[in-house]
Amino acid sequence: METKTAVTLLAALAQDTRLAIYRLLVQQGPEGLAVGQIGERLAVANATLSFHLKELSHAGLILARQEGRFIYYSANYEQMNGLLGFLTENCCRGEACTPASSISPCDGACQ
Amino acid sequence: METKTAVTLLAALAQDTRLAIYRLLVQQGPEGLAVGQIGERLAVANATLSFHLKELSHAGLILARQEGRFIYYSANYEQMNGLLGFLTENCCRGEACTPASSISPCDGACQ
DNA sequence: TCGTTATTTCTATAAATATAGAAATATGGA
DNA sequence: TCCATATTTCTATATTTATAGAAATAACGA
Repeated sequence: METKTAVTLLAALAQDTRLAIYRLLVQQGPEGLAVGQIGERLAVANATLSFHLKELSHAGLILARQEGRFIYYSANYEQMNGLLGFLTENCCRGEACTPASSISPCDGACQ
Repeated sequence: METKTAVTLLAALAQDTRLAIYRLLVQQGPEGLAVGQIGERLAVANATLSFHLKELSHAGLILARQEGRFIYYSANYEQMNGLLGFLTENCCRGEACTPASSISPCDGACQ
């Protein structure tokens, strides 16, 4: 991953409303939620929500899927995992490090 | 981790210069680097560097340690791992997910 | 087609952030 | 103490970003 991409992803997540949207979608799984549902749950105005969804979507952190009149957004687990890898890349000059045990990111392939 | 904290951490990393500083320190391991060395390596002006180090430091992403006239900064691996955990929390409503294999963040305890 | 609902774009305003020159502060050595 | 070096704070300027009302667009059902 390029630095520029990573900055875009981080900036997309570094905002209250967008982080809330993203986490809601992560928890929702691959099905995602329609724009209206997101707005209701998080109490965000239409225009504001649309603005933030575009940011997240441009960054590739969420994916859009049209179903009739509704647009469903869902988390893009791949993109997040790429970011996590980038942030911890080449840790400690390649010397052996104890892996941090508590973390096991998901790839969104729910069973 | 609170949402507010996560936003602060993400915002701290969501900037070219700061991301470069942070990654440089992650790669440097627990010893870290003095401010002057960081500035040299990344070609950043004094005032600018100081500004960004403060941001990262306030967020708790890096740690400062005085040694004589020098101040060494090093990555705070714990804080990063907390953030990674927060971002993937409660993935897919607790349904079983395939863990993403490629990621194994480090805790900074180099051997 | 027309009306209804879902979502986005337009627009303006308010607020936060990055940058670096110059001055100030701290530390250690002579 | 005085000097040299390391780092931070002060200051001003330029840029980016968040917000939401209102209007526009899109999709469906009657």
